[in-house]
Amino acid sequence: MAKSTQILGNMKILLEKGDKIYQTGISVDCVILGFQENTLKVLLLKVDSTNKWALPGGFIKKNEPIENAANRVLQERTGVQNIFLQQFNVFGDPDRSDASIHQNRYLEYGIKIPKDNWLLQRFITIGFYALIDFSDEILKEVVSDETTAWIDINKLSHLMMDHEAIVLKALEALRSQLAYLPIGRNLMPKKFTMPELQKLYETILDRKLDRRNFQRKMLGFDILNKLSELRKGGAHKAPFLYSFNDKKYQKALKDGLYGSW
Amino acid sequence: MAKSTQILGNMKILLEKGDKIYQTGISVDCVILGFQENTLKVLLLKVDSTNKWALPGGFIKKNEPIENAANRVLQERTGVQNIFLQQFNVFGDPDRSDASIHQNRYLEYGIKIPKDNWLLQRFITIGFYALIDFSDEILKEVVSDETTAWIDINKLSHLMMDHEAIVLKALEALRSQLAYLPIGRNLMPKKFTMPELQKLYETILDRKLDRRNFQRKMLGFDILNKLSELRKGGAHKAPFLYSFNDKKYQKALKDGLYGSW
DNA sequence: GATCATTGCGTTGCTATGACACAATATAAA
DNA sequence: TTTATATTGTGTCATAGCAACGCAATGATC
Repeated sequence: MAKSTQILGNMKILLEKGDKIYQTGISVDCVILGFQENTLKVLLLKVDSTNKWALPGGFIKKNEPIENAANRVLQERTGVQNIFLQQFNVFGDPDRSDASIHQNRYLEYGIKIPKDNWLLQRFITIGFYALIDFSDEILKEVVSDETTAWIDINKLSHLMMDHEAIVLKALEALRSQLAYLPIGRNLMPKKFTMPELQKLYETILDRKLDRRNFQRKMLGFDILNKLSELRKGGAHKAPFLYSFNDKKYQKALKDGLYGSW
Repeated sequence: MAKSTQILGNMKILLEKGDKIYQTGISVDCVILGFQENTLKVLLLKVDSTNKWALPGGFIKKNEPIENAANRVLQERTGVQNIFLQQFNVFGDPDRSDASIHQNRYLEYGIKIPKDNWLLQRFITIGFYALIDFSDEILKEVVSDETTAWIDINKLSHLMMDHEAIVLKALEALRSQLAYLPIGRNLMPKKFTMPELQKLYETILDRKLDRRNFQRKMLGFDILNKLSELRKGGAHKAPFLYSFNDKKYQKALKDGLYGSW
C-alpha cells in the first residue's frame, strides 16, 4: 500500500537521520482540551503497535523555538493550526521513557532499532496545554480519524508512559489559571448560554457553582456580550445567548482578572 | 598551580566525555533568592573569561531526575544542600545559547573547542527557583568567595545570555505564588519581627502594604508563633518577635492559603 | 389551560479588606 | 531627668465581594 510505504520511509528517516534534524533527548507533548457533552475531553492518539493512547507529541528541530515545535507537532498530527499553547511543566523522570514502545512500533515493520539509536535514549518532555472549541469544523474531521479520539478526562485509561500524569498536571494548571485568567473563549462555541458556560466552569473545577452567583460574577468581568437572541428548542424557559467580547477578552487575558473561585 | 591544573583536567573531561555523562542540549539554571538589607538578592557566579554574571547552572546526568540535577548543581557550585527547588519555566529560544562563551573560556586555557562538540550546540534550559535564609552560616562562606555574589534583583546588569530574563520570570512566578502559598519561611531568620516580614513581602511585590492590615492578614493565616521576646536595641518601640509554626506552615504549603494580595 | 423545570433578577447577611485613629513604648535629644 | 520622636500594638469604620437563598417569568409538555 502506497500509504504505508510512505510511513515506512518516514520512519526510516526518523530513525537514521532524526538526530541530525531534531534536538535529542527532549520532546514536547500537547494536552489539547475540548468541551463536549458537559465533559472535558482530551485529544489522544492511538499508538499503532499497542493498545495504548498517547498525547500528540514530537520533537524539537535543531533551530526551532519550543513553542513552534509544540504548534508544529499539533498541526502535523491533528491539522489544527495557530492555537495558543501554554507550557506548564517539564517531566524529567529518567524512568518515564519506555524504549519498548519505539522498538515494538518499528518491529511491526520488521525493523530492529540499534541499541544506541537516539530514539531509545531517555527523553525529557515539555508539557503544553491548549483549549479549543470542540465544534470547530477542522476538529470534526480529526475526530473522524479512527486513530484519533477525544477521551473524557475523567475516564482516562491505558495511556502510554506517564501521559496520564501529564494530563492531570495540565488540568491542575488550568484550574489555577481559572482564578485569574478568563478561560472559556476557546472552549465554547461563538454563541452560548450562561448555563452552558457555567457547566464548563463546573467541569474544570469539578464542583457545583451557584447559578445566580456565577452569572453575577461572570457578567462582572465585563467580557461578555449579551445577545438579544434566545436559545429556543430545549424544554423549559429559553435562556439568553452570549458571546465573548473579543476586545475586552484580550485585555482581560493580558491584565488578568481578580478574585478566586 | 595545582588548583588550576585540576580545573583544566575537569574541563577537558567535560569537553571530551561530557556527552557520555550528561543529557546533551538541555541544562538547568537555578535562581536562588535571598533577602538582605531589605532587598531581594539573587546568587550569581562570575564567569572567568568574561565580565559577565551567570546563574548557577549545569547539566543533567544520563540517569538523573531533573530535580536532582538542579539540587546537585546548586550543591556543587555553592555548597548549599537540600533546598526546595521549584521548576517554573523552560527557556527554549534557539538563539539563547552563545557558543562563544564556552569557546572563550576554553581558549583561556589554550584549548580550541571542535566545532561539532556537544558544548557548542543549542541548549534548552529548565529554570528552577529557590528561597533561602540569607543568614545561613553556609551561605556566608559562599559569599566570601570572590567569584560568587549576591546581587540586588533590581540592579542586575551584565548577565550572561538570557539569564536576566530568567531571573525576572522567576520573580514573576514567585509573585503569583505569594497569592496562595506561604512564602517567607526560607527567606527569614528563625526569629523575626512583623515589620521585617512585611518588608520581605513589600520587596517581592514591589509595593507598599499597610502595616496594620498586613499584620491582621498574616496572623490570620495562623502559621506564626508570637514569642514573648522583643527585639530590643533599635531605636523606638521594641517590636515582638515571631517564628514560623513549622507544622502549620507545612500544612499551609500543601493546602494553600486563600485570598490575594 | 395546568404543570413543571429552568431561567432572570433581586435580597440579605457575613466576611475580608482598605483606610485611618490613637495610645503605648523604646530610644535619642534636650 | 524630662521631652521629643519615630515606631509599634490594637482597634474602628465603611465598603465590596461573596455565599445562600427567594420569587416571579417563561417556554415546552401533557
